[in-house]
Amino acid sequence: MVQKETRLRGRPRSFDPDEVLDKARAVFWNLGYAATSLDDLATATGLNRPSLYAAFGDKHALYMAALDRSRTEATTALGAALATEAPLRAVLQTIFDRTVDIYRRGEEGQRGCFLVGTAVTQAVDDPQARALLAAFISETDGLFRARFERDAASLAPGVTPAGAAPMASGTFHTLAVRARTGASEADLKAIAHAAVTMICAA
Amino acid sequence: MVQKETRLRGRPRSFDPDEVLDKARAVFWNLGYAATSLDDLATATGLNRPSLYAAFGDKHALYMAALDRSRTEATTALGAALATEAPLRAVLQTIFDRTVDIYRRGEEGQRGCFLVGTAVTQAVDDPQARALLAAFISETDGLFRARFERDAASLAPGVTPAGAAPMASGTFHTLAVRARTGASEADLKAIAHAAVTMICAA
DNA sequence: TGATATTCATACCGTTTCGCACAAAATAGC
DNA sequence: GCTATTTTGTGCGAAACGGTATGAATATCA
Repeated sequence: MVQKETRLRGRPRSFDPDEVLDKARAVFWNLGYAATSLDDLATATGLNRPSLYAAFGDKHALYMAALDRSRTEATTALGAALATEAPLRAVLQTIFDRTVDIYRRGEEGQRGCFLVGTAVTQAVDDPQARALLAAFISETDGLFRARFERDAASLAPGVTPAGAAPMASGTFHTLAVRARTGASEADLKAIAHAAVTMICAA
Repeated sequence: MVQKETRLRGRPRSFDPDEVLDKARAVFWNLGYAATSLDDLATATGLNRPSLYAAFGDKHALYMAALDRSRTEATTALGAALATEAPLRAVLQTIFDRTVDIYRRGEEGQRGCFLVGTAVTQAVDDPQARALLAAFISETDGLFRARFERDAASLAPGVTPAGAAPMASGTFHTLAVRARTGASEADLKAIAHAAVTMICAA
């Protein structure tokens, strides 16, 4: 275990918290929070419970850390993609096509989007998950809206940036729901194409 | 307990399975399948476990019965609404506005759509829930598509029935996700309006 | 080298979970 | 009135649950 910094005394950690968080997220991604047990997480991460608790706190904190990671990754990637200097139609088509590819991943079946796929069910009874998902949706809306405002001439007639932004985010949502439900690549790509067609001018 | 039909001998049931199913659905709707315990269900329905088992089989069967009820109710209502003889724009606006009102209901917070709100999380690991949700989405797509084909002249330029149908279903999905996450009536109604604007000709 | 601090491994805890067993209650049939 | 059948009410069992306690292992510090 190579430490890049002076470390405090004591036995060194045998794992990288970032890797462990990714592995835990993969289990939560398939099963959702409530159906994922500590045994599931211990098995997937190769860690015993006390190690998981020491690193993350408890099951809920681990789940929230995983949600937050997905949120950060998704908004960072979307921001970069929307900053691309290219025609809006092409930018959107690329974003949605890549999204389809990501949402169709999964060893146990297509798992869609971690946030929509699991935090939606949590939302009624778990205020932290609800707030994080709401923030994610709001950020997504905002990123789309800003790009649409910069490129308003590229929107279809009668379509405003304020109206188009949640529809673009909504395309993520329906792709996520459908992908997790087993929809084919062709069907999802057709929906992506339809969304671009309806948002952008011909 | 008034029986409308000749009944077999034995002690009569003290409950109406339809009412019990509704009460159970309300709990599942808030918590999702995995986080709902048999104690939760027994408390909500006022029945003991053996009675629940005798009537529905087991927890999963009860959940599936509740999902199927929501699916039937939703597709029946959508079919009727889409059969309305009125301009497409008005029909769609009414459907989405009513949907917003339904998705904003809930005593513990807005609970959105039972199918999207809970079956999506189940989908990876529960083939029955996944199949039911997939069927629901397919039926919704089909109903929209049929109406759009009958009214193709009312779609926005360049928008086809095949393209518009999943976008309309997708509007349900994003409304469901957002409602369950706490979005305001005004925001949801604005999204409904934007969807209609993008699907229908001016 | 011994003291101190941190992490890992093992075992354990109290509680909850789902589903079942069985006797009592309530009806219909003869 | 007795028998057969279905439902209810109570209790139960085995397993699973999230989390904790404790000693051993592994490092740094003095």
